[in-house]
Amino acid sequence: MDQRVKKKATIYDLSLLSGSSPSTVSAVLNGTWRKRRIKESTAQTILGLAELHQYTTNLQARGLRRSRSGLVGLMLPVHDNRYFSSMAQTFEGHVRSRGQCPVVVSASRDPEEERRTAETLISYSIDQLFIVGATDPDGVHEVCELAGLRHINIDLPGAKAHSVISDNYQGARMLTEAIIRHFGNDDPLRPDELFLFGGRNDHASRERIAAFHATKKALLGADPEDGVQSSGYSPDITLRAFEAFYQCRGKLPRALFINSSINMEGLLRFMAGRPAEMFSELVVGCYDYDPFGSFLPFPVIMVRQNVEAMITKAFELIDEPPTAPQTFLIAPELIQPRSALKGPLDTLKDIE
Amino acid sequence: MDQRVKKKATIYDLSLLSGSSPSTVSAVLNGTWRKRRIKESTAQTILGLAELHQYTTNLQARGLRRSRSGLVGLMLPVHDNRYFSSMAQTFEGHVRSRGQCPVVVSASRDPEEERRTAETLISYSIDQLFIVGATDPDGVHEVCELAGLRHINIDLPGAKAHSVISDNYQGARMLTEAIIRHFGNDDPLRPDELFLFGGRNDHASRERIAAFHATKKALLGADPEDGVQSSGYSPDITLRAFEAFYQCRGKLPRALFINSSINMEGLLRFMAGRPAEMFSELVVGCYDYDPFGSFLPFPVIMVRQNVEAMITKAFELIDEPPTAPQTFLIAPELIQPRSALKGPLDTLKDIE
DNA sequence: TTCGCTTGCACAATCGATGGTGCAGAAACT
DNA sequence: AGTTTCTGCACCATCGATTGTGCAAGCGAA
Repeated sequence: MDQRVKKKATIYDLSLLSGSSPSTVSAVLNGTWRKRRIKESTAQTILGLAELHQYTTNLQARGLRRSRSGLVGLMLPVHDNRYFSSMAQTFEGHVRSRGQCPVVVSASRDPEEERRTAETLISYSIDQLFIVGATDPDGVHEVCELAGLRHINIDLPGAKAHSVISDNYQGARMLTEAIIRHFGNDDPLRPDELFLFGGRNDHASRERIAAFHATKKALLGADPEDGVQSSGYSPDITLRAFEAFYQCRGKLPRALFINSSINMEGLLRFMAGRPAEMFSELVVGCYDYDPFGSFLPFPVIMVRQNVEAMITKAFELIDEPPTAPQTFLIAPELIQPRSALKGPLDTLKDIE
Repeated sequence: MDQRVKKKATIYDLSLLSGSSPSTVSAVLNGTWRKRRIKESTAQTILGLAELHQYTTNLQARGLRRSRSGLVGLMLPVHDNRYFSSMAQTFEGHVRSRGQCPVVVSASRDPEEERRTAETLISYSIDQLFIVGATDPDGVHEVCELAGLRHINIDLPGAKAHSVISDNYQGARMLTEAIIRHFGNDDPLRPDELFLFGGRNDHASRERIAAFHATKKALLGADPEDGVQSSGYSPDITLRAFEAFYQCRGKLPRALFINSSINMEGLLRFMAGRPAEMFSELVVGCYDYDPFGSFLPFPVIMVRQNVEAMITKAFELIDEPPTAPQTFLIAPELIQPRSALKGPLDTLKDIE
């Protein structure tokens, strides 16, 4: 009866089969049939046929007509990173629970690519866009605004749309303090023994660096000028920064504040091939949480940004009527070394 | 002139503005105008207007008409994992270089969810579907087949469509051998000191377990029955497996073969709160690569699956005319402890 | 019987782009 | 001059679903 690869059934097919008009079929299938005063029995007939013929709505057609698609976009800088991938995981859960379809794409921290990506998604009439860690949030905003697309910034703030970000200042303060206190009073850390690696000229880095400076000054009394080694969000640049530092001073600092797990990978690259003992006295604070990172052979104090809270807040905001752009801070959490925390995966059904 | 949030320009708008018919405008904008013998000058006029009015194609409309969308789907088990997220990263690069739009979604290793997700994507008329690590590849196949959607399995094979997977047997053989050889001849490993944790009844686990057994037998002469502790792909179940083991024997084995980085997180959870010294003699082999995992305080030998090669091969196959389903093995790579390898991110422009 | 209200549905326009077909006018050829 | 060929484009149906509107039949009340 059913041949292979037959065309998918449409409302017109069901219309013929049921003897009802396409509009009736449509109403029945999209749930608006009570409002349209369709008889219960008619609806049942059609639903039965739909089941029988495995009808599924052509969402492109619906999207075209309604000029929205049921797709909700998440634009990440990159996938390949625990912070962003847990963002994706959490986002998916939220979107699905709202009966929509998540679409996750990355834009490589390239302003041009960010705008192009937004434009593409808009061409598919996505309903909302969550912009994570964008290099140029306001550029993306422009694109969204023109298309009347609801959007919100996460992780890095923009001036023209609501933003939900980690409280970078407080987080970095906690982290710096924890690093310093880790040394105790026997052999306290000196100001010139704590360096920050990573980060660039974005809001998050600026806040973290400011907190780093302030906390060092407050707790250690001083803060040399050269305590910060910017190295972007690239493992390789960070590696080179470490190499340069090492070259220059013959050793690493006793303590490091590392701006993100991506920069932390730069440290790993520096470690590779060098003897483990070289790092046995090191104390590291990393502004990001990675379970494996937490168990390195030296103490790694980490900051976990509250992804769940950020996403939740973002969903609240994006549905609200627009008001003047505001930035909402979400408190991150300090994670002691050797901690294996639950993540978004743990809410999935455990499967043996 | 341009008001905010004005409707997007359509080919009909440009048609009026240019004095050409909508079909001419359409042809010019989608590049088929030479084939349709449109005069160069007409084309230029329209292109100019399009630029001026910031025309962008409504891809839902195009998709409806052409019954494909330009979207290419990647279905992952989960995002929050370096193996799968690097898959996503690599996939994106390939799709974009083909001028299409990547769509990455996860389906939680739930066969039901996998089919539903595929169906949703099909409703959007995606052009191709890459099915990664599916629990029920053939169930997804059924759905795709009915819709005439090109698809391919990656990481876990199906019987009804081409599959590109890691050579799990060889990888596990290499890994087991490396673990055993790591102990050298002074204090060689005994068969009852090497256990496998993780995995379930999927193709990859079965192959790895088979290779584990065979290699143990070949190199150590024997292989006790209880050497394998299945614990699915869940950190928590793996944690419980370690706890049970520890409870029962009072210690961990000297050496562990861990089936995936997700199971490895179960080991981390076991480690948390327990003294580091407990693990100082441990040697671990992990079938997955994670840069941070490679630098844990004990030797961790890892296997890196060749994501780039798998994706590349998958793209080759998916474009070919269909033949009888075949499974293609991609050789993975053994990674020595303390290795920080380059990943897909390194091909991005380094940004300071 | 007639008016008016409800019930239950059909009709048709519409979303925006595509592509097969047809046709007028110019150019080329006999 | 008459016929064929080419150019350059317009026309229109189409993809599948949605939704505002209209209207016949049925029913109760006056």
